[in-house]
Amino acid sequence: MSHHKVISLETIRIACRNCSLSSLCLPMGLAPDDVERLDEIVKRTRPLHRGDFLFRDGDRFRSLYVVKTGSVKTFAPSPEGGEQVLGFHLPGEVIGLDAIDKDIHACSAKVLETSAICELPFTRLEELTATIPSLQHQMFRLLSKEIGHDTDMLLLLGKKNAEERLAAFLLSLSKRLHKRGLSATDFYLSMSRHEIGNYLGLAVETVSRLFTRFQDDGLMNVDRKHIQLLDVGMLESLVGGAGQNRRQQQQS
Amino acid sequence: MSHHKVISLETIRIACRNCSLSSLCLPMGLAPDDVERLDEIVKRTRPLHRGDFLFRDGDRFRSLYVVKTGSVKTFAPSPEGGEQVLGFHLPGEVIGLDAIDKDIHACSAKVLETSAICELPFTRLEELTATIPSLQHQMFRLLSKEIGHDTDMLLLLGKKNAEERLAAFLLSLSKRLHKRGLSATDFYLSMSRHEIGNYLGLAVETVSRLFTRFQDDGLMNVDRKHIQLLDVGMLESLVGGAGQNRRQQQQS
DNA sequence: CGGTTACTTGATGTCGTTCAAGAATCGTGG
DNA sequence: CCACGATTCTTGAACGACATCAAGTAACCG
Repeated sequence: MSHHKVISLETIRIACRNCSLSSLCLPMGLAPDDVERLDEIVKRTRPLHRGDFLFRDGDRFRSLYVVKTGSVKTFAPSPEGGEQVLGFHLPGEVIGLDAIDKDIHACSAKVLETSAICELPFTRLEELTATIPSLQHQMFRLLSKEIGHDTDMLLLLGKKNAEERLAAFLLSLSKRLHKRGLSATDFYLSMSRHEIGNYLGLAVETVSRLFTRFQDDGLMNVDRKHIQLLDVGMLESLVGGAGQNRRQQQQS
Repeated sequence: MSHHKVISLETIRIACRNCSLSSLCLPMGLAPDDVERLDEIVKRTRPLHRGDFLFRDGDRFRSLYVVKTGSVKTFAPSPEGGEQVLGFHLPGEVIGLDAIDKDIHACSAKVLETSAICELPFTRLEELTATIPSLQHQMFRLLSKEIGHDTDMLLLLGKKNAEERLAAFLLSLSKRLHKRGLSATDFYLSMSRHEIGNYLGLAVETVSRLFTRFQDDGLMNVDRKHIQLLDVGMLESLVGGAGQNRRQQQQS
């Protein structure tokens, strides 16, 4: 799909002075003045704090949100009053894409720590994408990428055991933080063990036990919310299903 | 997002004489001549047969595919050689959206029974969406809807037990078939028990046992691949987590 | 500080997997 | 058309990974 050669999108990340729209700023991108136009519709919100909601499930869909700094979790109500944590969103990541279809949010977004969030009014964004083909393409890619992530999670929940899930989770955080110029091996968890477990389809106790086990095995250091990955290679091989017996399911 | 009032999209489904593009033909939609233009880029492929591939993981992404009749499964290779079934695709449903991002297919699509499939060359589609705002909006919705489905699956795999998963699966098939004018209570499964299990994160044996149990409980009749739902209401309440003890996970 | 919430750790239970074997179905060629 | 082997499906029995239950400890917050 490299038929929109017009632009270099790293540009946009730089151009977007006040807001890191790097999600829309993929490898190839936008002409400088288009960047300007995109930048114009971005609303900067004052810093939000732990517990604040970006939106709640049932709310009318108006905007996409881009995490600038901090972190946000999204979660959906499950039938009997529980919650399913759908994701943790780090700087540069976009929230709200799932609501475009029904024009209503099906999940809630809650700020995990003091965070800066940009708001992108969707109707205005759509007007822009209609005018700028390469931006349209970036939007398609963005939505598609989200589907890809979900697919990865399906594989995780469908086929991996507790150990593999937690290892994958840690490596995912690591990679995403690193992409934003932060340390890949030394970071703080802004979410509780409970939330991690919920996200990974595990009980809190299991998460806790695994953390201590990983530490005992010299894979990482855990001190409260402070994480240090010591053996990334080993964690990766854990995820890869190097763990002896996994359910082998080929069919037809 | 109802700012593109131009069109009625049920129109398109009718207008698309040879191909059921109802996925792009949502409640509100396209002007008749736009429909014509969309129709022009659709390639009709000769009927495909059980075992044929639409694409394989690693293939270059060129087109989206729309199931006209029959059914298709998509599946991704999991690290150690197993597969994760990602979805079963019935008439009217679109395949390949996850490949837009990387321009490479990350999963394979295999035909489950003799099927008619339409091909939509993506670059040509993108040219159209750039010109027709309402079509662009439909595309955004389509991608967003896919994310919503995945989200539902995450909740299923993360929080539901075997019984709830199978019930949800049956009801999902039922609803989707019904939407296409087929019976909601009497249908044939084009996929094997193994594939169902893989999709739902369960062992074949568990699926088999549940089918017999559901039948014993008078919820349905199962005869080989032939399914008759007898008590849809009861199945729905099963899914809803009416099943006694579910993992309650609220946090923070 | 004192109370609440988050986290850890151990003991026990259970749902679903795994192992094993038989039955039904399908496909294929004589 | 029937026989044969190969799948697919079903059913039973045993095991195991993770959940649940139950305390106890440590951090957080007003």
